[in-house]
Amino acid sequence: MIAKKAGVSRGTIDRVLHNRPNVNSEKRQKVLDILKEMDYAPNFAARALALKVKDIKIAALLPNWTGYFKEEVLRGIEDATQELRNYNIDILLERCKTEQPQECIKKIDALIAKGIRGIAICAKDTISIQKKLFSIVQAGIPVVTFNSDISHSGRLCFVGMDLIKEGRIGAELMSKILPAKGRTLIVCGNLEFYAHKSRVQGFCDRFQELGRQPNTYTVVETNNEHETTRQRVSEYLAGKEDIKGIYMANESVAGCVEAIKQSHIAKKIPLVCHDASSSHIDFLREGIVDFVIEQNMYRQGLEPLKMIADLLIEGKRPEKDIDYSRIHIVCAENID
Amino acid sequence: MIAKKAGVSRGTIDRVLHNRPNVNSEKRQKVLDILKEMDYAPNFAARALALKVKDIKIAALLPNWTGYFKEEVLRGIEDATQELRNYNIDILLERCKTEQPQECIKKIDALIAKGIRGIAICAKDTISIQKKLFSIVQAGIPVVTFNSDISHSGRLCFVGMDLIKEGRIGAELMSKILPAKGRTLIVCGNLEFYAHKSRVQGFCDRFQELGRQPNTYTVVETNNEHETTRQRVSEYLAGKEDIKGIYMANESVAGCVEAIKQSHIAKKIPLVCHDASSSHIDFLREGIVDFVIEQNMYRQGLEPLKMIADLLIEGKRPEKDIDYSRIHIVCAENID
DNA sequence: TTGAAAGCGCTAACAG
DNA sequence: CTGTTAGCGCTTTCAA
Repeated sequence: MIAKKAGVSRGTIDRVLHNRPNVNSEKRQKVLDILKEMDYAPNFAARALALKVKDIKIAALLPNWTGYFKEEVLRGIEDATQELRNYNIDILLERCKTEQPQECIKKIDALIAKGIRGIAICAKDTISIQKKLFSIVQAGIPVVTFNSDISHSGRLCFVGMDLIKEGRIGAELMSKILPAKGRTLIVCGNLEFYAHKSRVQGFCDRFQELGRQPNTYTVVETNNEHETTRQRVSEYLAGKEDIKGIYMANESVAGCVEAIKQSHIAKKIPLVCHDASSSHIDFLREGIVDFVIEQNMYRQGLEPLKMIADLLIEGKRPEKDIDYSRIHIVCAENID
Repeated sequence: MIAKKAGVSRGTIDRVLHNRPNVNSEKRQKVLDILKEMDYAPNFAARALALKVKDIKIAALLPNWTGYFKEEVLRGIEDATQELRNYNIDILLERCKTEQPQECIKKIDALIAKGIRGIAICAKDTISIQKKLFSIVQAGIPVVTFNSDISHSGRLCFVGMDLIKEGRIGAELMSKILPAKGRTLIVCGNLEFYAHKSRVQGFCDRFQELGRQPNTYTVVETNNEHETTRQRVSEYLAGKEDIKGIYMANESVAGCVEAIKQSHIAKKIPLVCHDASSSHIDFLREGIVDFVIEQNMYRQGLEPLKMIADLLIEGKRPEKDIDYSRIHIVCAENID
């Protein structure tokens, strides 16, 4: 704080730095000049230390996920918890057991009752949940959604992936590894799922840009069920449509792989899927899946909590109200 | 520091935390127990603040790079500089103008004379440079190499990429987009270059694992020269070998692209290359390059300096003596 | 072998 | 509107 030698006190410097009111505008300008001159840079460690607050609680509310999604998001939340401990911020983690909006709303109410000052949430985009979130935002509690957005909720930010882009990448990869003439099977869980619909749409968009006619691919819905997927894919592989490649927009990759193995087709079938779960990675190693398009679930656990903390501690809002993370392409040789 | 309530003073706690001597072993155990019980976690901000040192200088020494490599590494160094300012650490940046080891050695001497306490360096792996580095390491100045390692230098760590793996990824991608029967051209600058040799080796290894016979590919050296590359590639494309795909292990991708455009071949030629420079990215967008395998040059500027700082400030050595970064695959749809 | 105290740069609360 | 002051948690130094 040598800058203070410039005539004014430490406190005034601080007010200028933070654009706070109650500073004579001449002095403000003078301080700004001097700061620039000695190109002042704040010490983040010192700031963090001084900003320590008293026992703030932030909530993280998850759907009834299992497996890969759950693990990765929890890892992110855990790291956020560790990092925010330094600020005396506690993370309250809650997970829904069902898919019912009512359960979710109850959990939100319970968290509010515990005095949380912000919430990171992934839940269904239903009207009841929208309204609940909107009301707590009105009450001054910031909300950040992740993985799938919730409309009309007044949330501060959405942290997730660009589903359309994910689908486009799928088409780009598929088109490269597919013969010029060949039929592609596009498997999704349910086109009423926003996520699956978007991926399929992105896929088809890019596929057509790349010169693949709409009559060269077929979309099939399998409800995210292993057995349904196995059956439908088997039918297509045995059928007359001569499937040359399969794009899996959903999670039932294992069902699809089973169908392929049972079909005893001599030629390897190009197969592109999403999400780097350990079973998908195994399929890569095995050589049956060509590419996995990876969304960073870890980040989706970490960032929302950090955003809320930033807002609470420093009043800093995220730059954009949608935060897409970089999408990675994984093949058998760049697993890690 | 509530832990101190446990009978002993703050100082003793600190000695225990850092495994320092001069602590009664009963007390040490007691403190350890209490720490565990209240699962103590250190506050990094506070530690950083207290550890501020007085005007340490660290050097970063670069080869005579231009363009993409230079820019990205400089960006990393710049960020390290900002981050380390908080610790009163200054980064002295030097760049060689020639490729002569003598120039490099002179620069090292000059930096030593300026009182640097560590050095991050990318230079040729010559005996003269090895010896020079070894002598300064002996003198207690830590050395971290990046991008290309320097053997027998006694360096603390090497930060770079796994060249063999990069080549293997190239083969994996190429094999997927190549027809079953087809000849591949492998272009490198010079097989005496460690980097190019390793990539080519990794490529060939994986290519053979994937069932591509050695007589289905041809390796050609073009000295990293645009015009030589253009000519040689043109010859091969016009020749009788019927080239179906090209793997560029070196930087002369523009020369190769020119040759392809001039060849007026109707069918798109599968093309895989390295390093996400802006011109390579343009080729992706244009659709002439299929995949770019990206090494994170930014990280190679950032990490070495942070490692040296960690050692100097906290005595913390890197966990491994080689630090490979994750390798990304870039196609036209996941540029960013 | 231990305890006590100063200070790292910054913020917030209070006093003028 | 401005200056002063008391810490934030930790390390280090000096004294006991």
